[in-house]
Amino acid sequence: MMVESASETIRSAPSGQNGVGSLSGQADGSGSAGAAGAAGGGAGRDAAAGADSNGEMSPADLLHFQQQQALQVARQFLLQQASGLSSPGNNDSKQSASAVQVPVSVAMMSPQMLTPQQMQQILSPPQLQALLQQQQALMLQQLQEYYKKQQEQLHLQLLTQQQAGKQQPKEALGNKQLAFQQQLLQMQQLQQQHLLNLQRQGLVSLQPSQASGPLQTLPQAAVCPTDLPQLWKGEGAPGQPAEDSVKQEGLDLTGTATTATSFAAPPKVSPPLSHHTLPNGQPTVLTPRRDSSSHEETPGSHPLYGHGECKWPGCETLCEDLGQFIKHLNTEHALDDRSTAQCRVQMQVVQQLEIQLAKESERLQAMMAHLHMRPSEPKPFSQPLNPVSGSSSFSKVTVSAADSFPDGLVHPPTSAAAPVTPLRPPGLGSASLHSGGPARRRSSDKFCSPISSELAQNHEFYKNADVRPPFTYASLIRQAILETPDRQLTLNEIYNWFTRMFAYFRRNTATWKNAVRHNLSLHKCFVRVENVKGAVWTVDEREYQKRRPPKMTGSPTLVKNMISGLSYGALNASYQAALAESSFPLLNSPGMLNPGSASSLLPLSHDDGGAPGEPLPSNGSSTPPRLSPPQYSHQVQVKEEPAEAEEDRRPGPPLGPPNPSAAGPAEDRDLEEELPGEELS
DNA sequence: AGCGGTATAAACAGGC
DNA sequence: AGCCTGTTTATACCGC
Repeated sequence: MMVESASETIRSAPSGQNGVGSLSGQADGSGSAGAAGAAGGGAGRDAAAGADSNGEMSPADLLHFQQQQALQVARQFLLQQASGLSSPGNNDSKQSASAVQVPVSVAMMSPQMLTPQQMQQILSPPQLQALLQQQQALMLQQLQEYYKKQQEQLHLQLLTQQQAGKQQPKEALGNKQLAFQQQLLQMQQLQQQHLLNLQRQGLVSLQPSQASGPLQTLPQAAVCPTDLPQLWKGEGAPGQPAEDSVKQEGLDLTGTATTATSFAAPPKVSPPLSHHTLPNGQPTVLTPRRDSSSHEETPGSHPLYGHGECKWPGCETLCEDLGQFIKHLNTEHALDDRSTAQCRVQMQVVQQLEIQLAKESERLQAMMAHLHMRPSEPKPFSQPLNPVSGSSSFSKVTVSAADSFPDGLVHPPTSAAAPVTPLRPPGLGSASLHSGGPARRRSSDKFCSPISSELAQNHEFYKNADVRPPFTYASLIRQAILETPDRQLTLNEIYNWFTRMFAYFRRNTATWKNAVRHNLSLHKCFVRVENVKGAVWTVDEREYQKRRPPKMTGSPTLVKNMISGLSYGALNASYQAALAESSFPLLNSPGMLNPGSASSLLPLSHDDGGAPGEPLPSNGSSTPPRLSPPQYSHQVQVKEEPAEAEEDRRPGPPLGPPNPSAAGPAEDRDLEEELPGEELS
């Protein structure tokens, strides 16, 4: 039963969301229940969900789902790394490396248990970033290693095959091998297609160049990383079908070969010796160049064999020695449907990781680039228009320059932390975030992250990922308005900003638009100004600031904990500094970071504050002058009719062109202009 | 438990 | 009439 609400909402909104939601929800588990339950009022929502379920997933949903999957996998992966990996025996190369890299803090958090959201809340941005970064590095590393191993295995197979060939009827082998190869080929193709699709849809924005980077190295990872299997225990890695399957033809792995660049090289490999014979380092045989140090040491030496047991996904059979293991491999994991299926799954896992990796890498690059030369972003307000002067007449309400500053784009000096920035993608949490449908808590808003910096950093992410941004509507609206040169936007422009900036808002339009309107009307901080062209919305910073303090003050401790909680030394420091600079609101709270900064911040608030008197118009903002305001005053003038006044001030241009994003300084435009309006909804 | 902030849904009104 | 824009009201969650 769709509820009445459904009428409008459903058609647009729910569909996507739910589809995804349900999926992701499962992943998280926790969230789903909440969402569903929440429905109390949200009958509509539920209904929507139902509606959705019936249908198939839209491409977008599918993508989303895949994304979620990838994230999920990544999370598990991380967990695995953090926690147990260290099992002695098998630490393949990667292990050593990876294990070491994973910070204790990470290990302690057991990612798996946390929903992305929780992770975000628990970890400070910097930490999150660091974590993600590490994760990324690990993934990359592991993938590379797996890749190598795979190659080795293939070689091994070839060798064994050669031998086997003598013993077994070639035909049989040939067939099997062919089948296997085809399978691999298909997988690879699939993988590539998938990637392409993602790219096309903008989900994965890898540029060829970038994509090539990571992907190339671990290209189509045709095969199974030993560890991965563990991730999703059930599945399997192709782990090379035992030697028996090994066939000579293997060479034509062409298909695979494509991926495995190095393949060619191997041939030279030692003769027919069966590797197995080699106790450990057999891979060594192949170990080509990059094997690098890493795994060589591993004694046992079969990617699928680690401390005495078979590492084939879902199989933990104990094998005393390599020989036994190999037998086991041949018998239990021969080339059959099951193994193939497992292999396929493994492929998927790898694929997802690759995609994610590519994506994260891209983001990282962008972020690094950005940090190194920040100039680009700040454009919009960074340079405050009119400093003090402005006070007087902006009928339109302009947010004082200062204000802009605050949330505006200032990017935290974090730059220091530059390297770190990369990921923090709220993304991780994505699944849970929107999964449940309307995510309820926009934590970050409360915590601290200055929306602007947060946005700047994860811009790409929000743009492409169907993840609900962790900000309140009010903060988003404000951001949208502040990003505009004139600090004013029409309702429609606000809508456009939302859709342009967040993939999440490309769906459920009826719902969030209603919310936007609701927020505009509800919050005193948003002032409507009549304009020639119609009406525009502006932000009354003073009002806006007014409402925030409580939060922070309320739980300064919380914030503090958050920050200090995990000792991430440097990171914290940088982050704090960043906070100090960028987020005033937060800082305002007394004890927080450093008073100094806070004070500096204050100004902002008052910009409006300036109006001690409270000219604040309209709404009864009988707002008492909250922050002692410095002297600047200027502020908003009014809400209703001020129209005229403003007009003069701002010549038509700004608004004029419906150009939503404000024509002028296209600051973020560069980011992505693509989506103009919201056709998507 | 109460309160404040926020989200969502929806009714309603005015304008185009 | 239909859509957009605004305003309001109601309800539910969440965190303090």
